[in-house]
Order: sequence, then C-alpha cells, then structure tokens
Amino acid sequence: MQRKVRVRFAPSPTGPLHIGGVRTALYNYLFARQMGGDMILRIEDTDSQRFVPGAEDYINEALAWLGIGIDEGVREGGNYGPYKQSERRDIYREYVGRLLDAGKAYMAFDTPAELEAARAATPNFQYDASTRMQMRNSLSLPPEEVKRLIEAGEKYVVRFKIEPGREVKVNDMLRGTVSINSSILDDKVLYKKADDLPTYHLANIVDDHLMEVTHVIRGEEWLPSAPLHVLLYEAFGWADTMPVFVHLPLLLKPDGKGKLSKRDGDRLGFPVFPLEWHDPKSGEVSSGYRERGYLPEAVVNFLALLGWNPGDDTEIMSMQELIEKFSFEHCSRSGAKFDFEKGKWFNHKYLQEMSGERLAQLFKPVMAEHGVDPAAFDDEYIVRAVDMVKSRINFVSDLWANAAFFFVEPESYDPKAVKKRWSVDTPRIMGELIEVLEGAPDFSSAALEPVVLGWIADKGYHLGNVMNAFRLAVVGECKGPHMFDITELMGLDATVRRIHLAVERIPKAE
RNA sequence: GGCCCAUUCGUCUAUCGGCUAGGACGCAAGAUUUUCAUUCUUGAAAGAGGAGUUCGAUUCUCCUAUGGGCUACCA
Repeated sequence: MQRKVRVRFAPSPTGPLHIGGVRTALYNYLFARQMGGDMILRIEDTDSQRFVPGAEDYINEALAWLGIGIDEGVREGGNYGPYKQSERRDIYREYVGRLLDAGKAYMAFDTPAELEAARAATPNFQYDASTRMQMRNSLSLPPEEVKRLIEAGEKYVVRFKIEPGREVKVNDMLRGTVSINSSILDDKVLYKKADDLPTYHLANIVDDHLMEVTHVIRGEEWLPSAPLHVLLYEAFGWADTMPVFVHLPLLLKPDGKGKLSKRDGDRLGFPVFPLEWHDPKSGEVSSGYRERGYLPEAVVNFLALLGWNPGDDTEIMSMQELIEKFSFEHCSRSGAKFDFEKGKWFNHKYLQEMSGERLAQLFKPVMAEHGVDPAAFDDEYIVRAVDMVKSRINFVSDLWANAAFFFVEPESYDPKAVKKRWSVDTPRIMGELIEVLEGAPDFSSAALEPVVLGWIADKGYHLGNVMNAFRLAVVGECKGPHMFDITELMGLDATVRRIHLAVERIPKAE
C-alpha cells in the first residue's frame, strides 16, 4: 500500500526563479531521486495579473542548467497533465462545484469596495463564521436573491466555509505536529468567477491530489496556510491520501532583516538568480550565477548545504552524492543567512578540480570579450595557460586578470614593482639574460631553470631582483605562475621580445 | 495587533542527557615560494536570558527576549 514517491516543484511564472526557489526545487529533486520517485514541474499561473512573459522559459532553463531533472511537466509531458494550471480550468470548476454542492463552500458577492468598508469598520475584520452572515453571500442572502444575482451575471467568488473551534493538526516532517484552532482561519477565496480561475489554495490541493503527490516540500512561508490545506483535503474526502508536508526554512538576507529578496542581489552585489534576467517590462537586468562564472555543480553543492548537512563534515559533494546522502532528518528548521563568501569558496574548489580542457572552453568567450580571438591560439596553448593560473581564481572571469599576459603583451608595468625591482643596472642585466636565453639548448622549464639560475649565481647577482625584473618584463607585474613554466609555454621569441620591450619602455631609474 | 515557526562561533553547521562544545567559510599569524596564489600549520571566535526535570543539561519542559513567516478576489 506504499505509494510511489511523487513530488512537485510548483513555481508561479511571475518573474525569474529566485535562489530560494532553486533550493526548494533541489530538495524536491534530491528526495525524488533517492526514493526512485517522480519529480513534477507544475506551472502555477492562476494569477493572470502577475503573469510575466518569459518566466516559464526561464524556470526551465535554470533547472536544466543546474542539472535538476524533471520527469513530468509542460515540456516533458506525463500522464497527469496538463501541467499548467491555466489549462486546468474545467477540472477546478468541477471540484469547486463539488464543494458548493456539499455545502462546504459558498458564493460571496461582496465587491472589493464592500470588503474594504467592512475592514475599515471593524479593527481586525476577518471573513469567517463570526462575520459571514453580515456579508452578501449565498449563506446570508435569500435563495431567490442569490439566484437573481447569478442570473444577472454578477461576479462572485467561492469561499471555503470554515467551521470554527476545531483543532487542526498539520503533520510536518521537520516540525512534528503543528496544531492551530480553525477559528483563526478565514473563509479563504477558492475561486474567482471574474476570471474563471481558482486561487492557489484550491488549485494546489486539487492538483496535488490528482497528480498523486505524496510529499509536499515547500518553503516555510506556506506553513500558516497548511491547516487550511488539511481542511480542504478533508472536505474533498481525500484525507487518507493526504501528502506528507515538509516546510523548509527560508533563505535570509546576509545582513539581517528578512528573507532574501530580488532586491538584495543588486544591493549587496551578488546574484540572487541562477541565470541573468532581463525584465521585459522595466528592461532592468538582474545578474545570474551562470553569467558570473559560477559552475552549476558549485551552486548546487552550496545551496544543498544551506539548510541541510550530511551528518558529518563532508562539504564537497556531487549531485549523485547529494542524492545518496540527502535526508530530512538532517535539515535544519531555522532560516539560513545567505553567505556569498562561502559560495565563492565552493566555486573555487570546483574550479580547482576542473580539467584544463573544460576550463579553456569556458575561458574562450571571456577572451573574446576582451578583444582576443581564441582561434588565434592553439587549444593546447590555452589549456596550458589556464591550467597554470587556475589555483588563483574564484570565477572563470578571474581567468582574464590572471592569464591575460599569455595572450597580450604587457601594456604597462606595475609602478610599485618597477620601483622595487628595476634599478639602473637592470637593462644591462636583462641584456645578458637575453643572451643566456638565446644560448640555452633547451627552452623547457626544467632545462632552462638551472641555466638561468646558474648564470645568476656565477655573476653574483641578487636572485630576487633579477627574477622579478624578468617577471616584470614578461608579465607586467610581480605575480603569476612559476617563471620558467611561463617561458616554456610562451617560447623563446615571445619572451625575448617582451624583455626588449620592457627595457625600451621602463624609464631609467635615477 | 493576532497566529505560527525558530534560536550553538560574524556566517553555514555537528552534537540526538556525559563537552576539554567539533568542522567549514571568513579573519589573524606562521611555514613553503625568485613573485602572486595554491597548499600546510596555528590562533581568536558560540550554546539569548531565567526557571524547572535530572546524579548531570547545549541537548527535555515552561516563561521571557530576539529573529523569521503569515495575516489579499498574490503565490
């Protein structure tokens, strides 16, 4: 009698999928995969007012980029469709009818103005058992009047009739049994005749039931309405197959107040979206992890650990490992502040593990952005250059600052380094160095190093000064990989050319 | 205001009644290095407060405080 695990991620297409939503999707996915179950992507577009074009595509693209696979959905198809709520109107209409027929819901004709007036008149007005008879609805109005209003085409909403004074218990995997009194619940609007669409609550329960969802894994912001959902399952007679609830803690702002929001990204200088988003209305651009040079594996790993841990000290985990280790037992119940610095570290770690080949592919567009045609260089050259500098990057984009010198000659020389390492004698010593380089039988790193170091020792030169002047000429500043690895890759001609260039361009010291 | 959820280093977290409270990010110092990084070592850094239960509470209960969420014909 054990049902197959079926979970759903149900975003509404009102904008780009935010990083907190991504984490919810990820946990759903990890759990589904671990249990050998199904992962459903359902588009909850019941709010026609807030619909944003492009948002649905964005959701699909973001999940695909992150490697969060979907088994059933608008694109993937499945036996429980349609997977878009705006295409399920007939279904909702039928179920609203059932509730109405059973006397568990009623029609309310109050206009927005009347509702507002009622709220203004009573301090803590709530549309519920204590007030509904004073309002204009099918419970308070005579049947003939209700009939007349409907026939006159009056717009109405259907409200859930909540019986007061009941203890409603919600079973949550993370929080145990949460119980609240039904009296504090209001008669929620389930359906709007005006646009012939249900609200979230009704659509959600009907769909989860029809799609045979076994576990509802969602953000904590839904916890307060969970009792209402329990009541709805009961009203429909579906209590025995009610899904298990898991209300995940929220992702919080790094600097204190409230849950992480769209605005925080630009304010704090880090992305809150997986992919870059161009708002179709405002034209505003919000940055994304992908465009910032994050690897999807790193984002997934980092996000997985924000609110969950494997029970030991393991931090770097592949998707496969996450699937194996994931458990709600080890989910925390309190909100996690979003720590961008740690996110950078994850990316750094993943970048270190990455092959030079893959990194080079990611680097090519960055080269092009900086006006260097990747096709002008051998793949092998790019791969080796990237491999040499990768230990000092957090992002793919950092590669430019660290490896640019492999592709373009220095345009200027770090003034501080010049002051420290470039003395009156340096041009002469560099001249000697060129002779040494040109005379070397083998230009490989291992062969050249003893030759140059031997010459420095023979002449009694200061090792640090000569080597740093050498580096300054080739790189433009005193940083970078092992000097002879650089020259091996660049070759004799390019190296010598750069030394000449530096001697010409660096002003003579006093 | 009402209701609900939460509370261990600055941050993410381990601990399922025995703790010299562990790890990671970040930070500081040191080692290595011809440079910058990487790497390695070390260090500073926490149980919100108060009652109770117990031989013993970070761990269980209650109160207070604080934080968060919800309170729409949004999701």
